[in-house]
Amino acid sequence: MTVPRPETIAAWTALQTASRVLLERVEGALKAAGLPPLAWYDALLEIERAGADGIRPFALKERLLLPQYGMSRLLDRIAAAGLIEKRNCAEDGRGLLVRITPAGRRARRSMWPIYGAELARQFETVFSGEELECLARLLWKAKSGVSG
Amino acid sequence: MTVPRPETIAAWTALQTASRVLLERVEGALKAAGLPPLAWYDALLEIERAGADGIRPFALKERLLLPQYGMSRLLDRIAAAGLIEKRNCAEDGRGLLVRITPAGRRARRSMWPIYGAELARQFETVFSGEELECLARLLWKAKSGVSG
DNA sequence: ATGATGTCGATGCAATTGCATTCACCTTGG
DNA sequence: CCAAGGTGAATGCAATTGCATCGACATCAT
Repeated sequence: MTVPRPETIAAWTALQTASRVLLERVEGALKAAGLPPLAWYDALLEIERAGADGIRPFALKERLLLPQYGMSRLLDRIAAAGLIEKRNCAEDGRGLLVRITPAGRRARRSMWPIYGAELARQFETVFSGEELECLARLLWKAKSGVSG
Repeated sequence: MTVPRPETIAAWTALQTASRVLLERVEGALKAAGLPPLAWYDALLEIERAGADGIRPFALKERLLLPQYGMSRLLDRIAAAGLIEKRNCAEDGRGLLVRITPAGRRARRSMWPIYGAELARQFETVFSGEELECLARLLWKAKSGVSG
């Protein structure tokens, strides 16, 4: 069992710090605009992409990296706000199909200008296109990493 | 404000995903070993570094990027476990000084082999030293970014 | 068919987090 | 000194998260 090198610690610390700081800025921008949290955006986007057929919660939870109960409750809240609807699944009696509603579409669209602008602000005033690609490539590798 | 370029979205997505996946692996390793969560390690490390004088919660919260109430409660829990002790601050009647206890030192030390090994595993089997440095440099810049 | 096993989703309960407020004390300007 | 305003820390209460479990249905092997 070896101990990490200093560069590893630096990369890990920078990763956690940057991720949290930027996330906070993005969430802050949404909240300041009176909009729902980021998780709602991600969920709405995936659900919207799934189209009229809807999507199953178990599929959604894998894309959004949420635990099963987390997904279940997130969908509860979004549905309670009228942004999605849950329907019984014909092919599998255990399951649901989740679809976006018109209000859900509007909500997602109203979030994007704020969200997107904040992303552009955080990344594009700081990095060149090459740097962005390099960053994305390295981070992707980190995620896929050992087990990938 | 404009909408972000595709590279920006890729970098942002990769950042959030990588950060969460790796964090989960590290927390998982600690939990699997029956050890306290990562936040305890970070806090214990800073408190231990502060030495016999102790450190003030308001200073700690800035290093660990926690909100004031989050820090207050984290310290409550760590103190309840006997790993730190809180003392009144002589120079400022409002404040505390937090010091590590022998048990706290032992706890931190017992976490490091697991934590460090997991870091080494996640980063050093995937990246070269140069990649690690590049990653750290870019991430640091991202954090400092717009406002820094 | 049927019983064993596996998967999907919900939920009770405990722990944690977020928000707003409070209390105590410090600092500063008269 | 005193009032006004600022800062350090705690906390009541609501919302969210984590954990374990459950109920319903599907699947698979016999």
